[in-house]
Amino acid sequence: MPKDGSMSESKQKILEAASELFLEGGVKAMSVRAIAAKAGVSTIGIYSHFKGKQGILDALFIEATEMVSAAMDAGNGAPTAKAGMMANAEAYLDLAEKHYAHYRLFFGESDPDYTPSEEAQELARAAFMKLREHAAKLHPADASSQDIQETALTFWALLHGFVGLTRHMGAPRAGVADWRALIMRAVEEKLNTYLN
Amino acid sequence: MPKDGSMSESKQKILEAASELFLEGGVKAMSVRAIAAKAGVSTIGIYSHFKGKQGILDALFIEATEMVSAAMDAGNGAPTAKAGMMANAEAYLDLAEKHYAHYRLFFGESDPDYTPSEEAQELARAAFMKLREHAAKLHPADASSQDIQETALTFWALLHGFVGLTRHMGAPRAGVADWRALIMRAVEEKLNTYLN
DNA sequence: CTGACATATATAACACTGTTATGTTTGTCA
DNA sequence: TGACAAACATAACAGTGTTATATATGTCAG
Repeated sequence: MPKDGSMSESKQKILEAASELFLEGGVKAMSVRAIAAKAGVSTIGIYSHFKGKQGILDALFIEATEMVSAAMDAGNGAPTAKAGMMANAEAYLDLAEKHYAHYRLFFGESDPDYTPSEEAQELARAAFMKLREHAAKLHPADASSQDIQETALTFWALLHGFVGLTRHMGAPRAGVADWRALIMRAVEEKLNTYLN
Repeated sequence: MPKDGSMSESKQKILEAASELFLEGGVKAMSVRAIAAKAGVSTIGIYSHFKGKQGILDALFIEATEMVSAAMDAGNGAPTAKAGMMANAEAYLDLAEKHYAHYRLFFGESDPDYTPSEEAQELARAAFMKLREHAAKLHPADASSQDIQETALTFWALLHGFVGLTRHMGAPRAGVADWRALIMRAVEEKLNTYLN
């Protein structure tokens, strides 16, 4: 949520309304008329303050990016590299679960017409860099940049892939008692391959 | 593509037009007016033959499902279980690359308003079952159903996660020389954990 | 204080979307 | 041939994001 001091009252109201609608109903629930009505302003405010719908989506994308970034900070200060990354995984899965609309927006799965701004993209890259720093701790000090990157990408792929599958109608519903346990097992197993 | 004998000329023209537009520009390029114009009919045909836009998306979803299913058949007849699943992975990645719009539709990433029909969902489940049969070959004959399912899900999660990352603006562009090689290494490494 | 300019705002209109309504044409069958 | 169903063309509808037009408010220099 934005701070009061850096934003006019209208702008803030608009963004709050958009965030609430998004959280409740995803991008479908967030027409400019719905946002304006909920904020108690007319639609023109969305154009003057945010340059239109894309600007609203950018603001939400940045929120999503901050959430992902915070998840990548969850492992900070952990006693071991493995414990750090396990904490990152839990935080990431929590994020996906509690803020799925934001998660989907981050992965370009929300609105076929939305392309993140350059600023937004820069923040997404910074979030990946955080993950990469954690991954580096799994490797010896002289490990190649490529190896570290590959580790970070594989970790992320595993998490992201599972998040998608938990909601896919092709994946079995009845046979998976505990998705979280399954995912954490797979992640831990993967991390163990770096410790041997 | 549908067979001539089971479909009227109009219905076929409409579906061909839709497929072409979808392939070129994804769901955004596929308004009912664009489909009708390309097919040389009026929009009403989409309602009488397909019950509307959702019916078009269902037909395309079924195409996507058939593609995924075919990818899961790629490993049939391979000399080892590992070779079979490696072939499945290559076919799956080929599918995602060559038919990305179909792939996204299959994973619910195309159109926030689209929900697959029950028939379409059933086909998606059948595709997963094929993958599961390949995964079973990695395990001893007395392996539990749960273990086999977990293996299939992890394999799929890894592939799906990587497909998503290759297109994510947060993932490094310049640092990954060869995504395919990276993914296949990660998949092979995962498969190797079942062979020890 | 006033005028020029920028920003914010309300409302209407526009162009596009998927869908429904209305009427006509064509095909099937007793 | 008439009744009915399916297919079809076109117009109208209700919703979408956006732009156009006019008005109100805020800022700043002279």
